[in-house]
Amino acid sequence: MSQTASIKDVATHAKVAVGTVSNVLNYPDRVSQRTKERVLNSIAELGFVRNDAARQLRAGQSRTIGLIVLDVGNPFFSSVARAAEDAAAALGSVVLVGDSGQDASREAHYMDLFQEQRVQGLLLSPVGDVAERIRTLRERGVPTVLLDQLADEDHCSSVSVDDEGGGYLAARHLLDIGRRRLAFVGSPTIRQVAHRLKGAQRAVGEVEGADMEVLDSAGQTVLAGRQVGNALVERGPAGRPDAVFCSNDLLALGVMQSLAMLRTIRIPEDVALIGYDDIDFAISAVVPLSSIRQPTEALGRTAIELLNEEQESGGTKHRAVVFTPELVVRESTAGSRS
Amino acid sequence: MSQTASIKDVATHAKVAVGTVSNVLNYPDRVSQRTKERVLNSIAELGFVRNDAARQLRAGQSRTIGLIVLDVGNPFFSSVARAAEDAAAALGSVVLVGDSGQDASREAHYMDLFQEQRVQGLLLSPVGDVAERIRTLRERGVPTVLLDQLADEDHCSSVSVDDEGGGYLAARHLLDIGRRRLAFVGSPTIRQVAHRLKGAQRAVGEVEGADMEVLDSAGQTVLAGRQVGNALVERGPAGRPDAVFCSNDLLALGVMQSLAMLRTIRIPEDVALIGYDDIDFAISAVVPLSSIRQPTEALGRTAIELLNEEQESGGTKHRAVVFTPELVVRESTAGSRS
DNA sequence: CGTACCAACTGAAACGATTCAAAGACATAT
DNA sequence: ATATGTCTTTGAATCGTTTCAGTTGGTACG
Repeated sequence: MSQTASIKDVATHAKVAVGTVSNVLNYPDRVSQRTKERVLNSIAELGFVRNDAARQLRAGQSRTIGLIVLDVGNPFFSSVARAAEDAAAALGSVVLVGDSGQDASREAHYMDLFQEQRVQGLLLSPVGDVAERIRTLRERGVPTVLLDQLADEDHCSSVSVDDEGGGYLAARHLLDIGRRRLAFVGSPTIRQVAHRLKGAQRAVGEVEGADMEVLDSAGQTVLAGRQVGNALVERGPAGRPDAVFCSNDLLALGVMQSLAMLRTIRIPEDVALIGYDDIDFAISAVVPLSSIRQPTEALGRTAIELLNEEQESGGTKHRAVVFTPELVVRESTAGSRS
Repeated sequence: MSQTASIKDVATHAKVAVGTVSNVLNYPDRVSQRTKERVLNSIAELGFVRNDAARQLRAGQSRTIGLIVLDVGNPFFSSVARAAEDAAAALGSVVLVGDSGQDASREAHYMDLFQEQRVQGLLLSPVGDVAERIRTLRERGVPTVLLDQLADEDHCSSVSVDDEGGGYLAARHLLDIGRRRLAFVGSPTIRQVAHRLKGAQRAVGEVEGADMEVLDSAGQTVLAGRQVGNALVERGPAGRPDAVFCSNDLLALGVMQSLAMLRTIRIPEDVALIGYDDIDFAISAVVPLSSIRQPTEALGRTAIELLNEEQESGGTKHRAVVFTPELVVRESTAGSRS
């Protein structure tokens, strides 16, 4: 029926030139009160809605920012995404969220997609090695900010949290409450996880007689955690660590589920457990979960800020912001045993 | 520097007409092997990337589907969103997710935005009264499928879960384990919540001597739940209900946190607690949470299917799919007291 | 009265893809 | 040699905006 009215239809209806209609929309001050009213009436009458594709084509750039995360189901990322959306909205932009699911090919797919959309910029929590890709993107006018991963400052901007420091904090805490046989659970192929592991190893190295084994998990989800937990249960009391540090809270909750299933293993008495991210659900776990808190809102907000700086500088100036994580102690690591 | 090469640049570089380049991209069979190779080489050499805005402008429609949810932070919605994304990807479309935060104006904002983008279609979990709006959208060629809310079939397609049935299931279960003083927690201004409440009231009406009070929560989050929980704690044992039905799991987890803080209230002995949605975290709660499970993947997948049907029928045929929820019993409502 | 200036408005030219009628090239049949 | 058909390629027209040089009409000033 009416399908969609174009700016030309509005112009005809209001008996003005198309340029005038465009001005009403974009530079209201350039238009006299009388004509403005006439045009606005016609717009309402015809139900005109701007065609963003046409505007974008002419403008050469969209009002869209691409965001690629490792897992939207992870509250850490959804929290960062929300903060980024809010910050972008304040600047009149929209954030498009893509989920790479820690898969390099899906990541590449979204990068292609965003490039086709000529996004204003890209926020990326990378899986694979993207340095080269980011360079070409910048050459083509798409600034990129690395999210949750430190970047070389003269190469690319980034917002991250000190993962090694966080790892150290977590392990140090487990050692402080008297544990000596630690286990680290995570997928060290993910850079953030590798850093957390490194920090934890440093803490372990500082304490005589302490050691830590590394349990590679298949993914970073509750399910993956449950699998690791089951493996631990099967080992029997003698072979089990007395403290477990999981590289994120989902894993930790999964491990906790498995351990708690066997009523004989007590948390924290037999096994202390600490996670990472401090998601909302950590506090309401079977045993409230100790964790490392990351400033998610600040991450999202700052990422947008840096993107803005990149745009304004034409992609020449880069800045790397690093936030400091914070230890949150709850029951899962309460008290000391010794 | 190179900024972005256009199809025209590629044509010049490969010494062919622009139409040929377009054909290589869209109808490879129409082009001879030799020219195809030449063109593909030029594309690679110039680093050409299709401009989606231009394509869309010409095509009149985008390959984008809009999805507006009440809260992306809620695992229920993020799970539905992910399923929808996967289903859309299989059809070569992308899903754009907007978060209304249960705010009618933000909802309207996203609807405007998506309309400007000329999305293929809209999946909407509505806050306000959108019937009129949906009608105009369809007139303009944007089919809409209601998500998580039943629609009048000769008006609009929808995918939903039988909320009243779910509410009945939950309350009936509380009554079955011997509870008589129920409380319902939620914001009945949200339609889904109102239906769950209605179902619960039906169940209560069937049992002699049972009653249920309604506690209005400010929102549907863990935080809102904690507030309600604190209020319950302050009442003292005599004034407290012996069973609480929360309209979603986030609320239930919040209530649980508050109640568990006071070590004197035992779950389920003193207060039985049941949530709704069966999110992943329900099982790992302090006291594993009973809940009503909704088939989130099926919801997301079916929503995309229905959208497709709408498109193919030109928005004339509508279908309303209703799924049946399922009771999941865990410790928070275990055993009987009487 | 002539000149300058200003605000308001006009309308054609981009933007970069897709589409499609038409032309070209070549082989086969008559 | 001509006609017919198939396969490939061409390039202008189109989509709906924004932009910008240029026109119009009116007011102010000397």
